[in-house]
Amino acid sequence: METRGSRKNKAGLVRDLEILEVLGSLESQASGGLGVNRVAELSSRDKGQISRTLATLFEAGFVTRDASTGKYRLGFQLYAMAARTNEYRLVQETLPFLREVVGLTHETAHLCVLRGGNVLTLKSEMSPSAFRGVGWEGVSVAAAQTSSGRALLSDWSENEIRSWYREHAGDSLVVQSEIVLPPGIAELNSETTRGKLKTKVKNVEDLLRELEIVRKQGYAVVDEEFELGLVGASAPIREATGRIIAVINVSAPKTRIGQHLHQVGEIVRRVSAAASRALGAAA
Amino acid sequence: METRGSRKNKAGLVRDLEILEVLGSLESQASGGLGVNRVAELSSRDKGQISRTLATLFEAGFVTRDASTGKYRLGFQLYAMAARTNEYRLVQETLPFLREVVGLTHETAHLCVLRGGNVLTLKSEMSPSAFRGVGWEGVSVAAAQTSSGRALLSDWSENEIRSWYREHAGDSLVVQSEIVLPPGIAELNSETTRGKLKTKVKNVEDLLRELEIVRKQGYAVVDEEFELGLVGASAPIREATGRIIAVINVSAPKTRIGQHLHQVGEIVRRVSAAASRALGAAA
DNA sequence: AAGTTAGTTGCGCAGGGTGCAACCTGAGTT
DNA sequence: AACTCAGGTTGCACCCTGCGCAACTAACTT
Repeated sequence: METRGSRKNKAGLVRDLEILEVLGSLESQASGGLGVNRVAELSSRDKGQISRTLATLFEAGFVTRDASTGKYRLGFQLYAMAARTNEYRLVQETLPFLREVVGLTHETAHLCVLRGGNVLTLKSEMSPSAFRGVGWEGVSVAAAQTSSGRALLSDWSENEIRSWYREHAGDSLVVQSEIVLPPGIAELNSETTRGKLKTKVKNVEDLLRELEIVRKQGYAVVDEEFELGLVGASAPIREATGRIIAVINVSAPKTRIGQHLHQVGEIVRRVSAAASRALGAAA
Repeated sequence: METRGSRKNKAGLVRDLEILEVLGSLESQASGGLGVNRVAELSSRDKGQISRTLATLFEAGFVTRDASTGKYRLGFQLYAMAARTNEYRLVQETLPFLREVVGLTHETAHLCVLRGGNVLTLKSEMSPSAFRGVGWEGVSVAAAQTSSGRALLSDWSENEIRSWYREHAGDSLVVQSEIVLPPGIAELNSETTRGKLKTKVKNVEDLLRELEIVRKQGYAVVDEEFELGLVGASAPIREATGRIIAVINVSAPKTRIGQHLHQVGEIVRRVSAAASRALGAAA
């Protein structure tokens, strides 16, 4: 009982999956892939084993090998399989609404879901006019500190929230370091900057109070709580049974939308409601 | 040397990856997931092992478990990792061009790449007005029988083509049965219908002849070679070095675009060229 | 030619994956 | 309530296979 997870893990498989995790890391992203030795270091395993395992993953298409450098990267098979996930379908069905938000706000909009104690961004849709920014797809961040997270939690009962918070407070108060952040974001969550954030939610009671507001106004906002200079608004998308399954979020520099944050919230709320109806939820 | 691949496969890992393959299969798609016993049958392994392995994959997020039925499906972690692949970036960068094709033709357009002997569809973008069809994302089909495949092969040398054909003719002449096909497509490739197809390319020489045409006109077309009633046109996208890395394809019922197939081809060729320039290829 | 870095391969040992069977749980059935 | 049956989990002994180590190859530097 010393760590999380059941005792009956298949240790070999866990180790092998960790390799994929490493190959998806920020370092791998930045340097265009990793060599056998580097992967061995990062996962503290023997390079011989890594060599063999990567060869197997390569044959299966889960990793690719750069023709010139010989470095390994995540492979197309992951992309092919992603198209068979529920998440992919959700993205397909809500994409028109994401685009609508982009059209109305001229800011980047995101589709996010809750996975454990974190918010996973499934899809970022940018304004065509915008400077080609970095997408947040696949990135997880602490749920309680973001508008997306609060909107996702907003229909849970108090008991559910409390037990969720108890279970995930530890890992959700820091940005998951094993998950890749786009360049330029990682350092924003370093020790030095984190102190300056206007963290509003420091415990369950704070969270419950915030959620009450979210429930009332139909959307959630954050103002430099998660990242300096960044504000955002999110509203929930519900499926046929009425449960919240995702949120649409707009995040932008405070200088750009700080003034009309609640107007943006209103837009997001309206479009999310339309998306919910498209998914079969009652109006 | 009797089969492909090195002798030093990590057998355990291969077996475990096969489980993911099974969970992505058509049957799994259709029935909303598979139970432990069914997976065990399909992969001819012991159900106890499957139970343990799925539990591990579940903890890692590679599979999800349906709350009500208890069935397993592919999980969000695959989606998150897919966002870190080169394929994902390619889709992001070429998406505007795909949409342009959709706007000009009012037909569904696809972005496809060559993987082994097959054409893998990375992204399908449908006309907003179109009846919500099934996407082809993640689906692989035999390369030589499709316009996409021929366009992808069109800049290879004769020797490259010959050795490619030798290596992949076996698996590329039939639709890969282990890969999921959208409902309604699978039976189109059954024994009975396959005989009726106007298969043009039966050997390397046929292929080389076709490729010569493709190279000249700048796009490839097929007319009921791959599926009855279906015609299509494809044109290559080149990266900075000039190599073909993907194609844009339009496929539609013969009754709808059969007459203007070459006009469509011309559109696809023009937009693909623009996409190539956006990726840094010389004009 | 010697040195350095990166990746692959051979080998003996034991950790961990395997098959089997028992067990658990819930949904029907009588 | 006892019985059955299907689907899933767990305990256990055996022995496969993944492990660490080290030797080897290959390309590049000095």
